[in-house]
Amino acid sequence: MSLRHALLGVLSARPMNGYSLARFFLASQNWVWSAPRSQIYSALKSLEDDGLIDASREEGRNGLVTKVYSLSPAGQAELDHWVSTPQPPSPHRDAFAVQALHFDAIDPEDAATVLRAYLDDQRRQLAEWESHRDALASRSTPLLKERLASRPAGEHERIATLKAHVFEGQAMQALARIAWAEQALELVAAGVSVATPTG
Amino acid sequence: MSLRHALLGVLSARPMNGYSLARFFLASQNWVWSAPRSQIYSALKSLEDDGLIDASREEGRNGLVTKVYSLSPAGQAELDHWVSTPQPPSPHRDAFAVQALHFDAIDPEDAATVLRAYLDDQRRQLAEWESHRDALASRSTPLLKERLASRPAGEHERIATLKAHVFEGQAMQALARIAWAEQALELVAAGVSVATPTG
DNA sequence: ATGACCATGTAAGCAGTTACATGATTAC
DNA sequence: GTAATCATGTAACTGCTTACATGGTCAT
Repeated sequence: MSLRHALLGVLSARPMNGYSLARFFLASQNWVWSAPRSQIYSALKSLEDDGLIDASREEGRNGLVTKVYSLSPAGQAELDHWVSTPQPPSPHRDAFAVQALHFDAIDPEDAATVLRAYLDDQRRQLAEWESHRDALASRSTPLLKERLASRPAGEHERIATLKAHVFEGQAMQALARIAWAEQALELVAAGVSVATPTG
Repeated sequence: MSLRHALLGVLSARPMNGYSLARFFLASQNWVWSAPRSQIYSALKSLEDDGLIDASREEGRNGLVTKVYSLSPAGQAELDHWVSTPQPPSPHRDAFAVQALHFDAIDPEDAATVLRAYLDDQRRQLAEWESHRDALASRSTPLLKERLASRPAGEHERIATLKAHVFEGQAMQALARIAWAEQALELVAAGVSVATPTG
């Protein structure tokens, strides 16, 4: 159900077409929810059917006609209500942990290779999250600028701080995973008989 | 695709029926992958069709007939291969972060309520993961005992250490989320006009 | 004219959720 | 007898993935 609310959330900053929305959700981006374009378009249709967003055909900067969606009052109410309601914890699924649970059963060098690939991924993610955090803190992202434009100046600092802190949280989790993987690299190497020197 | 490998992983310790396997995957358990029973049963059927596990009708301790699955050589090979292969990072989806991104737009007391519920969940999870970590480190879980029984004694310490470390990693991530949520609680309260003293 | 990007979708299939159906055993 | 646990499934549905289809604009 969260894709719907994530879409409402982006639209609460400004009206947007499906393609632009999809950029926020493209896999391997520095965003907290990912989804392919096909899913965005059908979710938008269903949100429109439910009256949570309104569609209007407008021309983009090229005279090209696109479908622009904006949050309806009902959509804003639904978003606010959802954000204000504690959600039950979502089921836990950590594919990498499943893999790691069996590192004892394979060649330690293979385990090290898997761990190093994981470390690369996590370090890349960390960099993206830190950079997004900094961009929000300095209010330099286009979406945040548009959002702040409709809020009193006195609230700007608080809003930017809270939003930046969400990505600080993502970064903190990435740091925990990185620290863990570094320890794991030492552990998988620990029990290995030393290779015969070949060079 | 990971449920299949998670099932192969559990079966690599010992043969088991679907109901027992499902206990490892029940939501809100201290396990790294969750799935409902219905999904376990159909996944087992498909694994059997693919020749990765073998089924045999055996009688349980009550003379009651159950279907016991065991890992086939092909299943063991598939598991080892999957564990040894770096997987592409799975798409990121953090529903709570979507919620947190909009804490600036709602009543700070509602945001605090949501954060406290999250903190409760994470602290409960942390306790479960720490206890599972300790149980593995002291080799007191039934499954680990059976697993160690088929491995040379000299490897026992390394195996237990590596498995315990996976849950240490889960605990580290929970700690990061808890630390983040505690900071967030301070931040949401920060910009609030002080309530009139009422007691 | 070729490739990159803008823009909107459909279709098929797999993964995951929720509810239902059935029946035996064990503990109180 | 009644509730909890053991045990195996089916059915309907929603969410997510992957591939395909179409056509316009912009820069080289």
